[in-house]
Amino acid sequence: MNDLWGLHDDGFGDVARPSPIGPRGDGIPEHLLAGLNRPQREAVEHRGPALLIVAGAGSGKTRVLTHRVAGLLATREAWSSQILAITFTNKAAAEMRERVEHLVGEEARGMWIRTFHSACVRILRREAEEFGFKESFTIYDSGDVRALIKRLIKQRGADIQGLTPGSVSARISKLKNELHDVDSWARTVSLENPLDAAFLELWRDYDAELRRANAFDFDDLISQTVFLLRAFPRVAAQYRKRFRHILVDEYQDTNAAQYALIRELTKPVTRAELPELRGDLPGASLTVVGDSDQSIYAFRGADIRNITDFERDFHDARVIMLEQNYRSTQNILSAANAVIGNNFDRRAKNLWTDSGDGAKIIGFTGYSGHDEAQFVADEIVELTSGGSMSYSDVAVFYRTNAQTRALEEVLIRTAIPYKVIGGTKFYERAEIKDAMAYLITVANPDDALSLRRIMNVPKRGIGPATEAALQAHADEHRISLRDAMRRVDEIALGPKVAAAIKDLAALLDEFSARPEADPGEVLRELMSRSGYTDQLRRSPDPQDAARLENVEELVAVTREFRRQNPAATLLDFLTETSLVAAADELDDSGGQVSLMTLHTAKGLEFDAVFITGIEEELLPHRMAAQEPGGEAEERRLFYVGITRARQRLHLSLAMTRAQFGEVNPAAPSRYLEEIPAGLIDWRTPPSTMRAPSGQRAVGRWRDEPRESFVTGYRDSPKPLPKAPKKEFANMITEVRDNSAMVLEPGDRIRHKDFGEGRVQAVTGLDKKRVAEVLFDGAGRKRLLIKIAPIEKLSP
DNA sequence: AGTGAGATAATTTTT
DNA sequence: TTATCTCACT
Repeated sequence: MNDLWGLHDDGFGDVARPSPIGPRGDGIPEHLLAGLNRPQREAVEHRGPALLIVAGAGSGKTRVLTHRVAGLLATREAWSSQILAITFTNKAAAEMRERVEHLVGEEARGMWIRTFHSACVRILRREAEEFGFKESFTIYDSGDVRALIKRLIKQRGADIQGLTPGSVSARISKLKNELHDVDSWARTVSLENPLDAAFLELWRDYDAELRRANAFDFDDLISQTVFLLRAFPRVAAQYRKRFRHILVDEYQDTNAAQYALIRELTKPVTRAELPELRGDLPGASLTVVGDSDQSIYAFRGADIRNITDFERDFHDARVIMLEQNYRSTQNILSAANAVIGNNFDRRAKNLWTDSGDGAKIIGFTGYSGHDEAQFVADEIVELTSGGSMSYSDVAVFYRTNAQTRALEEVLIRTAIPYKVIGGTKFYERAEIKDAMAYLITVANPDDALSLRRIMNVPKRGIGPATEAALQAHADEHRISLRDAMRRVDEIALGPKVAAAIKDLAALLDEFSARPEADPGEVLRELMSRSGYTDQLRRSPDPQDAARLENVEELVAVTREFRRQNPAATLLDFLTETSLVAAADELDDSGGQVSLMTLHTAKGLEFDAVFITGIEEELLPHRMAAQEPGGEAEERRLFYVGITRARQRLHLSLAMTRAQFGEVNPAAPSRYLEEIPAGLIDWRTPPSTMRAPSGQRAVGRWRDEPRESFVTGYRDSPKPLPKAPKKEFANMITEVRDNSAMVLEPGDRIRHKDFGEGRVQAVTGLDKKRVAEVLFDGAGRKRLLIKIAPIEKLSP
């Protein structure tokens, strides 16, 4: 049913069936058209080679897309196996499949609804042998890539030239997204430049390492698929013949490689390529949905021209605009329109709704990020206390992951359940990477990176020197590192080390020989027989107990995977886990507030939205503001955030922002001024705020000339009070445990920040006891008694 | 080979 | 602030 794991049949078989009759959109059953507005209906009904649906935020594009697909199936214009729908996240794919199934039932089986990356993995696995890879290839995530490049840089001593893992991997990624390969790029660049020359060497090494490890990086998945289709016309023809309808969501975020992939797949098929055809076949019908105002992935190579030039690129293209918004109130839309209107160079578009103005946008300026977080928490309590809104209807957005700290602190203290979407992901934890590395090594014995990771984890006495000896042996005999381990007798090593190596190799080989085994069982056995779990269990470090739990959690995840996909292999599991996106983690059922970056927020919607940290240097981010087009992209990011809100929108900022321990002044974002003043109800507007020292807040507001203000600030750099207070606060948080404190309604207490107040009510049990306190100065707050910085005053 | 103290570098967004 | 790296010591 729910195909999150996407393991549907490959069904190349039914391509041979006679093609259904089409193309005729007018036979679409009425229930698929009912309730659609005019342009939406047109978008569902239109038939032709190319269709661009310009879908403003909240304009019902998912609905249009699903109904369009359902229409194709219901009228028998297409078999499900002839449809390829591409989304950006697995969650979006699963949702789309579910909705189409809901509309047409069983008919939906066999459709390819997947992300670019997972569709490409599918193709690459099937055709791997064709061009010199093994079907068992594994996928390197950005952490793996970094680690690998770091080693290569060190090996070559290239670090002295200022090449860092970050810069090299970013550059390789960018070039791959532009469909360059090492050789083609080498021809275009002058090697006079020593930096380019060094980079080229590294890239060559890197690709060689990947190939040797039978692995692809994220960017390879797309570009290699394109190369494959170009190099093997017969293979390409099979896919072109199969997919008669291709639909692409979030088209504005496609990069050059993804564009090329679409192009390849939509080319006509001739009998010359595929003799069994009765006649030539026109290219697949292409439908793309997108909104150039929501293009926020330029840093990842997304090219806005893909959507702006669509009509020129694809012949006979039809363009349909969806502008009526069904999500947000008019106030929210007006703010969004005003902000995005400052981006020149865009097709004019105006979102509107007929559902009324709604509440005003609420603005807040805090003294610090902490203060701002407190505002967020207070508002969430307010919104959810009436019972009209639940925690899962609320989301908090921020530009950088680092901003979560203050928010989490306050939310915990206020006992508001929350979930951070993305950020430090489960799969990025060291112990999870270790466990995954064991699995990868089993599935893909050539993967030296994973093997190196686990070689001495847990400690087996295989140190760097031994590893180097193994590697040297492997290089000398042109065998893999794994083979070198098997042939450890050929190397002069101590008997203890040699035995450890042999044991490990034997353990891994045992499971490599059973690729069809239950992944959950494999993992459990690997963890216990390798000594990994024992090592954690015996450790006195309390953190290791948590790590052990995480490993057990992974085993449970693996088991669940197998339960849902009984035929799934270890390789299937690894593929799926390497392609999970942040948004996939969202669990609608949980009663939790969602915290996420503005990037992750795209495609989602919530009743109430908080956008935090709307400050210069943060939004626009200082790094992005430098890049060409960066300022406009950051504005789009803000726009995306605003348009996620259905009912309530909160915009907040702080006058000081702490980053790596240091407190810095912050100025209101330039984008804030772009929202008409009448739309925002400022609790505390930026202009009236004073710095804690009594000095005027940093930055400018409205009429104030920016230049003079900034200069003015520089002239009197006044350090903010911090040092002693901070130390104190830290000590307190570590030692504090108020669980013994008994509070009852009517008690007087004193809070570190809020001053004195009277307890109104106490709810919850044990560690989760929450006191509702009416403070004399700070109003009503909810506090988690166990950890709140409070003391009870004698009555 | 393994450990730990102390230095030091890094933080934009992500499939 | 945190994660990672280096180097000296066991």
